[in-house]
Amino acid sequence: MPTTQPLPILSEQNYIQQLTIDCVIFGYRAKQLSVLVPKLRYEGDFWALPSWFVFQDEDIDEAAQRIIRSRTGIEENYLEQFQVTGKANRNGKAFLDRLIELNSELIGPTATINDGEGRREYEWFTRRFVSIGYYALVDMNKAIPRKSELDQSIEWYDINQLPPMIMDHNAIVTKALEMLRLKLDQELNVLNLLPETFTMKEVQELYETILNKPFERGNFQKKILSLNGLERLEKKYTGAAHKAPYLYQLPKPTLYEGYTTDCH
Amino acid sequence: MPTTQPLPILSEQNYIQQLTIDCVIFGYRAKQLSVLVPKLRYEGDFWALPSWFVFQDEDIDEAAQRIIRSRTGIEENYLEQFQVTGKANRNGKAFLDRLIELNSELIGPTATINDGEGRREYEWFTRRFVSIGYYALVDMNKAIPRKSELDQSIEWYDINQLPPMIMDHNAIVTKALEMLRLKLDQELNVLNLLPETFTMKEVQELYETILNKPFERGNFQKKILSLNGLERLEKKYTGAAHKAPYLYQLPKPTLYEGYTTDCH
DNA sequence: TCAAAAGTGTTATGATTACACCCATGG
DNA sequence: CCATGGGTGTAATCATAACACTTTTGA
Repeated sequence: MPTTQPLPILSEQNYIQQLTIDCVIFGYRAKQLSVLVPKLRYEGDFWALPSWFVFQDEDIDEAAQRIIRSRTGIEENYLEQFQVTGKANRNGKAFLDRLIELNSELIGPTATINDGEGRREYEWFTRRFVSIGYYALVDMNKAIPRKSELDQSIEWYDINQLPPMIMDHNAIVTKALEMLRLKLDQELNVLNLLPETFTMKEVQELYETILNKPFERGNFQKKILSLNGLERLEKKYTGAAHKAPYLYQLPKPTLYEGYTTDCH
Repeated sequence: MPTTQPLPILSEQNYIQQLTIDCVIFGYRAKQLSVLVPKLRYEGDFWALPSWFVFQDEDIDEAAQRIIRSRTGIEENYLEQFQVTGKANRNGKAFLDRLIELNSELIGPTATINDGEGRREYEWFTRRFVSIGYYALVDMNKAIPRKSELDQSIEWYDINQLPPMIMDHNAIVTKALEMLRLKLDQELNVLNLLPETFTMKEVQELYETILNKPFERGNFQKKILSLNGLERLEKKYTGAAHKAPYLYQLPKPTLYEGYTTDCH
């Protein structure tokens, strides 16, 4: 058993019951789109999206922000709510049964799942959960992956090589990617995946990676600039052996848009 | 007091707590877009969107379907989930305080809000609720507005002349309309607002009403037909004094799409 | 001075818009 | 046989795509 500290017992107190926030944290570097996925601290290979409950006195957007902050170390993250899943048969029973089978010490040598506190906790977790999905776009260079007390490890996984996750978490990532792609045409929010300043070539590579198709260089530049969402910095880049490209950045006020919109 | 039957007491049992489904039921007739809004059976003028909790063994989509069915009498309705609102300060306290002020008999002459059962019920309702918004598109000719046991009346209101509703329900309608408009370009789902068969002119009038702008007749026809989502019926219309228009209909399999997609 | 890649311009293509023409229908 | 409105065709306009030309940079 790899655990070194006592395993925390989750209480239903102070949380909205049967409601979770599941977060898909996207990162990008070198033509590779990744998702930050923790592995749980229990025996058996359990991967699960960063996920938590909502405090009674907390906005759901704020809860998502808190969850993402705790895993990336970044105070304010760009995020979008993208779906709610609430199938009646969506519960963690299959996962929990296997978890307990492999981790009998969880309920102690004498206590069984049928007795007292153990049973109560177990029942709380095996009820159906409604899940609100959020995705975040973070700068992989700034993010410092952090385990929660429930994690054994946490890592960036290429979007095409995700580990098998519990419940419907793989499907949630697929949906998040789909929703991310939908907005690419009209918004520049996706540039929150890049460092603060970047060249047009980097933008193009990002788009090509996410949409998995090539763009024509000249037209791409015109398209992006026509959205009027970028500031061109007059200083130039110093690389080697050719004309230096301009650097661009998202204007400050735009960076955090999306948090405070409408009445989530 | 207009009530004739005892007012029902809602119990938290069997429902997912602190989660509601709020429904915007759209109807359309004669260049007028309407929303079906019930008025509550209590003293004071309280209007509220059709809304209910989710049973423990029920999909959230199914819950929305049930709520809409109970108000329209239509078994299967076209519906879309469009947002989740979950601000921490989103509770019905202001509404409930006023409701109780005007309806003292709700808690009985002896019981007070501070005692026993009354207090427990009251606390349940004044906690914050997370609301999942759904909109439905129904054929106003088929729908038979039905009161629930909580309603004094239920009526179609022109989208531009909605009554003031409790909490953030007016804002929810605004958001629903916005989301409905977004899809108009690429999908024909909106035609679920029309009777089973319709002419192209009726389609155009519907679009013009929802988007509040005129379209050129010839181009509109080409645009809609280019979506390849309509069946042209070979029989023609009999009106008067001019060429008879074709009738169209949505093909059956398309009609109910949207219920079973993805993992809501 | 040359290769590489960046910035920008120019033409070709396709989609959308504006408009016109003809036809069915009932009075 | 005329007025009305429906179906469809054609030309003009706009947006996008394909491609080319020029410039900057370090070797």
